[in-house]
Amino acid sequence: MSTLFGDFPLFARPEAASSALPSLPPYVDDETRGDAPRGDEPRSEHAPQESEGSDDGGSRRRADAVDLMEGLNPQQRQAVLHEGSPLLIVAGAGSGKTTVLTRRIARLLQTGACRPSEILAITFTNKAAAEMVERITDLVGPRAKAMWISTFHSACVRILRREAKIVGLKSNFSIYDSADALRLVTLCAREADLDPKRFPPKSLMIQISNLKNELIDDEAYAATASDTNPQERAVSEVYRLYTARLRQANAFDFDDLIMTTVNLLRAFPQVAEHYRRRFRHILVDEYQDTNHAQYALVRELVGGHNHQDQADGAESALLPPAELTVVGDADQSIYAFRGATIRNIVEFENDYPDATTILLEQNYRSTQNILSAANSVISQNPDRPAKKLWTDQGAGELIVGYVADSEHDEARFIAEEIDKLCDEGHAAPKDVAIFYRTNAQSRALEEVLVRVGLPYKVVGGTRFYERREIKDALAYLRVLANPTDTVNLRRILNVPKRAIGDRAEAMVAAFAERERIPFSQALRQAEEAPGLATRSLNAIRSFVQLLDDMTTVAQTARPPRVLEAVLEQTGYLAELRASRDPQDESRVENLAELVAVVEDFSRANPEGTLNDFLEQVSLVADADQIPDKDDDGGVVTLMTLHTAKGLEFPVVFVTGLEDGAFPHSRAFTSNAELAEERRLAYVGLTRARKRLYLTRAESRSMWGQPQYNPPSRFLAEVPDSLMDWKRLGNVGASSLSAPVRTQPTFTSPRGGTSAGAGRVQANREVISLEPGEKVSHGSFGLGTVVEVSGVADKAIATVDFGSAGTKRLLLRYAPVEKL
DNA sequence: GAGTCATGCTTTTTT
DNA sequence: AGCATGACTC
Repeated sequence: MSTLFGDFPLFARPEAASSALPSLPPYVDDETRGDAPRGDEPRSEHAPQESEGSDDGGSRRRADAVDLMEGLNPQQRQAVLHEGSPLLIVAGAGSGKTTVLTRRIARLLQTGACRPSEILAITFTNKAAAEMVERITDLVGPRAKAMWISTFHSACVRILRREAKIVGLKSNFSIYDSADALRLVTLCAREADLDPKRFPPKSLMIQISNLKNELIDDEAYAATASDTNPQERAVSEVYRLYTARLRQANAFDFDDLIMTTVNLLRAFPQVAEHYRRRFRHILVDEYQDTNHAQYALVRELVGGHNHQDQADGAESALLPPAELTVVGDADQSIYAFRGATIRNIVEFENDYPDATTILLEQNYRSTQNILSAANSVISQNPDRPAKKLWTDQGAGELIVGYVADSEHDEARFIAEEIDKLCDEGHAAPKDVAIFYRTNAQSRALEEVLVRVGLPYKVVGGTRFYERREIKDALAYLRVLANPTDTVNLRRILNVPKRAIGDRAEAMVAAFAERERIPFSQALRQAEEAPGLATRSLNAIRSFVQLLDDMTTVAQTARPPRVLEAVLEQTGYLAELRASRDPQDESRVENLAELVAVVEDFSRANPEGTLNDFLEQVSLVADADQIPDKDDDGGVVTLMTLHTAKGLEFPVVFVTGLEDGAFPHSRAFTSNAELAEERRLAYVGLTRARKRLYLTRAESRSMWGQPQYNPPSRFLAEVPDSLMDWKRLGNVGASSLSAPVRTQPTFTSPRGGTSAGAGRVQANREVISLEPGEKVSHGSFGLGTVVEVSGVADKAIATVDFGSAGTKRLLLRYAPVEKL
């Protein structure tokens, strides 16, 4: 289980410019010291005949020109060799972009174009960064350590910690994750006396986040927001409060990390100048997923723009802009919902007028059948520049389709199929991935996998760091590292229960507000706070004492010891142990896991401070926990389609292909969102190397009710000639051997191009029911009709099934019979 | 202040 | 169905 944290994030550490930084894990050392690269390991983006032979015993491998160009196609070659002007590499799925990026970097060093420390490479996940470090190290050896290879967020944290003093911040700031941020927004909204029904904190949070992604700070927004529009007024007020609270707590949320860095670079030209001088080559991966703030950050770091317009531009103009390389694929843009803009990639040539664009369309990952299916689906998106992946690897297997009765049946089919593939020697569990649209869908799959005994791992979902007990424990650590961190302080104030209730907390908060002192300070002066019961006051006093005791520990002991002190001395662990709730048992285990994590951290970073640890923890993502492929037995990997981006597997199941599940029902409202769902489908399909399965279920339990969703429109977009349907949908009829290819008069709306897609249900006659009649239902048993609404295939009956409850049934699909 | 019960809302997707 | 918040009771 150490894989959960096996890949601690972060980037190489520069030799220079590190004095002000807290020490970070010697990550790259671990990588370079390590074993020879695994030849058979499926890499994210594989180029042909890569010559990633073994490292010659740790000494730097000299990659000569022949090495770096070997096995590259003309476009890849051009991308590696390009010099000077800004470069956009439009890299289709599986077209070898990571290879191109890493070799490009290696070549920069090889030709002497720059020194390692002048390279900044930005990826989207820590996992991707780690992989890039590894692959560059393979090419250039330990010199890779001097590069900055990290995520946007990690890079910004690094800059902010280093420059904190200049902008009047403390460098030990906390980083709030989305949950922390939402908590704080909720507090602010309450303070602003907003009705949570009319102004849900979550919605406020999203709007604030969007503003930050557009680089609009609270003051700027206040200046434009209308006073008469209640919505805008609420956002403006909460934004203002929220910003003040964050600052007071010495904390940043994720969006702040980017926005503040941009502001910093803009407000302090000498700081910007420093980084521009330092980074002469900037490379950005997954450029289609960048938002405006990230776009602006890149521009600031590249520099060289607008200088002629500035009065003091003469000096800066001497410094030519850094060389910029961005890699992306508009068809794989799946994060518009969180502010990513395809604009950045589409407009690249306008943003950087002398830019060069190179297209990589040859795919080295998948069979032609898989690519044809993916091309066909994505071609349905409007306003898309023509782009077609191709391969010379041959057609390969047909794509297997399956229509299940229910999500359980779907899971059973998948498990059986994996079993069969393993028995026949076509695959091992580690070669298989199962994708779904939403995390909730993993449940049915897990149940079956457990029953069948197939080893598996779910990536993401209820994440480790979002579990309550983990957040509680980390909250203690955060407060010790940053006593003014109000959100976390208030989180642990009464956890475990120590008789400081809502009332007492509100009193202290009001007192703090009136005296304009931090909450933590108010706690210490609680005897001055009016209205506090003696009992509460005593409880607060001993809590403050507890904090002080632990602070002493934190100042002398190393992080693992501090965590143990927290768990023991606060009584947190004791409370869990005393509980007989089975959930609490697993909580204890999770905390044990957390202790192990800190110990790993301390071992890897003997000098690592509590703050260093917390920072790493704050920036881990789902994608960082993908199982290592060299795990011996190997496990089946389950994850959402989003998490799957950038990965590849020999065998892929894309499940839940139903309109409503995928595409998700929330995307029905706009074409833009549907297009994004389709891109998500494209990403899913293109993860498969050899075998691809597409499955749907005729009924699926959602929100506790069975839903009968029509086939996903994406299914109909896959040419039938590419499909091998193992089972077709048919409510009522059951035979597999007699394929239901019937009734031209009753085809599905999309014309039924794809077998299994929506043809069958239309044949079914809808029974007519009257209130009072008795019916029998496949799973709910006997019931009495209460009400009937709608006609024909839209008829809905409300039926009272007694102990099974009252259900609303769409008669077209529901397995009911009149008695 | 804390525990128990009821209600309503949820499910996108992530650094 | 499951979770979080809120009302209600001790």
